[in-house]
Amino acid sequence: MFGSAYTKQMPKLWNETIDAHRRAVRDAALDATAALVAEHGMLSVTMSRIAEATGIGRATLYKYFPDVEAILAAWHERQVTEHLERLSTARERADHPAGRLHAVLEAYALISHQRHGHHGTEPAALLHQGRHISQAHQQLHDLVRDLIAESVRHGSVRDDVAAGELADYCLHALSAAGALASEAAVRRLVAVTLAGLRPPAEADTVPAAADEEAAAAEQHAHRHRRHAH
Amino acid sequence: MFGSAYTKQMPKLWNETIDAHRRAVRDAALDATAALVAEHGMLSVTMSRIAEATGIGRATLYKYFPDVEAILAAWHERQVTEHLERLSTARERADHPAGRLHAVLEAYALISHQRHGHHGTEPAALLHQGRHISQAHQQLHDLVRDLIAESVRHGSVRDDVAAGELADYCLHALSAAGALASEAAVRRLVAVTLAGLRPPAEADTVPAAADEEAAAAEQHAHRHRRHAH
DNA sequence: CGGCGGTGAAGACATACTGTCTCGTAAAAT
DNA sequence: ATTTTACGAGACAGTATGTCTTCACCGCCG
Repeated sequence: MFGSAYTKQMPKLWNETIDAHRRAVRDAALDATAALVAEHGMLSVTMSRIAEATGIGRATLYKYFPDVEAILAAWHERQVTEHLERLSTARERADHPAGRLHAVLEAYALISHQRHGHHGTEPAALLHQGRHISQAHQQLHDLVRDLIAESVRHGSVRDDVAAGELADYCLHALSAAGALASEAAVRRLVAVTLAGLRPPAEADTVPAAADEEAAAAEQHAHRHRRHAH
Repeated sequence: MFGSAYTKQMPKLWNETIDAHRRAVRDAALDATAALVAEHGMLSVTMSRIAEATGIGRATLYKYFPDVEAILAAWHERQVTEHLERLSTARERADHPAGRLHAVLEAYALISHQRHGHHGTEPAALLHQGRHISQAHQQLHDLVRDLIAESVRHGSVRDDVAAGELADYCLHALSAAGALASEAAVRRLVAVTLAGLRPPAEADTVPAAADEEAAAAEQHAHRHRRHAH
């Protein structure tokens, strides 16, 4: 029956398949959480408020997420995944390695920049002990790392530092875009960051990291540890 | 009297001045908070636990801090202030501008690196809406900015980007040291970051930021907006 | 020398959040 | 049409929160 008491609270509740419904509720909860974080900060976000803002019962929310931390983590994961898609499309727009790298880094910087308007929300810090790197963030790191490795083979990026370390450097440096005022400033930041990647003059080359050390520095890399040199 | 019931719970309670006592309790609470954050993460840190870990009554803790957020903010402030002192001393160890800049940046990177072992705790994100920049962090930014401006005048750092923006770039980029494995990797990161600061080849120069725009980009700078160019 | 204000610490209380359990109800299967 | 399955909401004990009131200790002054 369509006019039941439930369809009023949650539009098109059972119309689609159950799994789709669960997904919809989950996303709604994540949206509500984002709004609450934006409004009152992270520490005051509570299961009760999220359930209320989502329009579902509090106990129901516990069927989707075990606690607030899980919700924040899921929200963060969704954010990063969206970013990842935007970066992947940005990568396709250029064809030569340097252009791809530039496009991806600029896209990332612009994302960080416009996230600033939404208030500085970097929940990476409060995930329990900052343990496991959020999976999507790992993919993001790998994306940049591979792009850098490509440019290294092409010769447009220094080869005296492991690509994984350079990816960390890029992502952190570009996160500074969140504090910047204008888009032009963001582009300057990208230029500066890219300047750090360029092959240095012979005198400035880093003491050529020993191979085992460079391998160890690839902290997250569980796979291919092929790095030229 | 000295043998009173209180002197057992809180050694040298009234021996020194009251203000010193308050300061001691405050610091003890901050230490306890740091330990709890390290142990159970940030979200599970509560006024009750802090009070218990500090060894004082819960209501007493409310006389020192209004809520958990204030405690975390105070703790973060104390941390950054300590770092600031270490950077200030590091600055004195070199005499020419480039050496000072290198020393300070490396010191900052090493601090970020060893903080990693203590677990990634970057509470800047959860301060209410991420509003006012923690004062000490502002001083840290100014320290680096002035050092960069000095090197710009000396010619060893690019002058096509405002010093304030470069300082943001440096601090964010070096925060990547927290994810690095070895000290050697940290030194490589410093080298890469410094490479981004060096005057670029003419072709790579950024489109020469318009003056008003560069001034606006100095988001926090309330004072001297003199920048050569 | 002994009572007197000042200050800090701790117990008490009403309220809100948490986590779990049980029950009602709608959709789907037989 | 009845049974099965799963979702949603209210209920309940335990805990955190924020405030108020009370108690103990210090220095002061009569």
